[in-house]
Amino acid sequence: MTTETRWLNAEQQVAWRAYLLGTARLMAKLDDDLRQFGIGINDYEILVRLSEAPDRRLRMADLADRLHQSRSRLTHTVGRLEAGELVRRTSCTSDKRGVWAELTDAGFDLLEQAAPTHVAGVRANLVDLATADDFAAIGRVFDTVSEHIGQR
Amino acid sequence: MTTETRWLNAEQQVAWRAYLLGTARLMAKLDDDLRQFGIGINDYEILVRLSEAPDRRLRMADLADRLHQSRSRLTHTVGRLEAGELVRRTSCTSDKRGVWAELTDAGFDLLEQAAPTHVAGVRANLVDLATADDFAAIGRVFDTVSEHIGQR
DNA sequence: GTTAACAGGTTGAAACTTTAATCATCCACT
DNA sequence: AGTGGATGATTAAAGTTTCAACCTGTTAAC
Repeated sequence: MTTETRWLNAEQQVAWRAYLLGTARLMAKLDDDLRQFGIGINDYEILVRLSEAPDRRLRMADLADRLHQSRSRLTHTVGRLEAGELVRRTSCTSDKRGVWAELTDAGFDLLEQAAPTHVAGVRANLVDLATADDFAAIGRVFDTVSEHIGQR
Repeated sequence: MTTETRWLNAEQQVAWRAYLLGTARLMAKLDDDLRQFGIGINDYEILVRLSEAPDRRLRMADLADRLHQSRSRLTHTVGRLEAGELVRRTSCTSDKRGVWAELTDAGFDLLEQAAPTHVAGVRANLVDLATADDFAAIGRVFDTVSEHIGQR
């Protein structure tokens, strides 16, 4: 017995494509806004996570998980950020395999400079374009999505 | 006079991050589902657009615009798809600068094979996880986003 | 009819990401 | 204590995307 495919109906199809295209454009725009600070949205997210962590540092694996990135990718990216003096790596004393990625003062300063621009972009191109209810719906849905798909 | 930054409030912050993480996980999952067919979600979207077009072909620039990709990226990707015999390039007769990207029969067959899996993934990991209203909200918002950001 | 500006597309190199292999340490069990 | 299997992180190589330069053909002005 074969299972019949449940295709998307017209409205779902349209919504799905709007999401794909809108997301692509939004990310490109936010990336663009950050270019003046010499970083991309991916770098930005890394700096933010570090800035919020105790002692402004996080274990590499932990950081990778929070960003849903491969460890390898994070190693490369942090390598670049380290070359730019925005992040520093120190070896973890309690687990000798481990490495801390720590935000430098320069990294923190850059983040403070970039944050207003970035937030303004998120507002102007997403948050302020949606009603509060619609934006809440987005949060709800993608929270469920994350939850459902789970860790890699 | 300096403008005060309007930060995101707690709920907005949470929703924004849910969207970022959920989108990352969703795309990774869909990509993964397609790997068994030897293509990624980006290739899939290209094949779909071609399959829907008259004569199953589109001009390169047109296709690039619909996917919000750079022409260069599309050239490279179509080159790979062409090497895999899924797409064929023919020069456009009416505008000698132009090139048609055309879906081959093999490309169409692959698409028919992959589509049920892909659609099932979109449903299972997004559409069916949301209420109809919430999913409609996503369509609405990202449609506005696209509109607002406009062409590159 | 030349010429200048522009549009479609490609190219190659540089930048970035992925994949698979590797190394070191840690943990649990005997 | 010693071994085997995980875990944390990096590396090299391969694959993909971006960026800037380029070539060809079109359009429109003179």
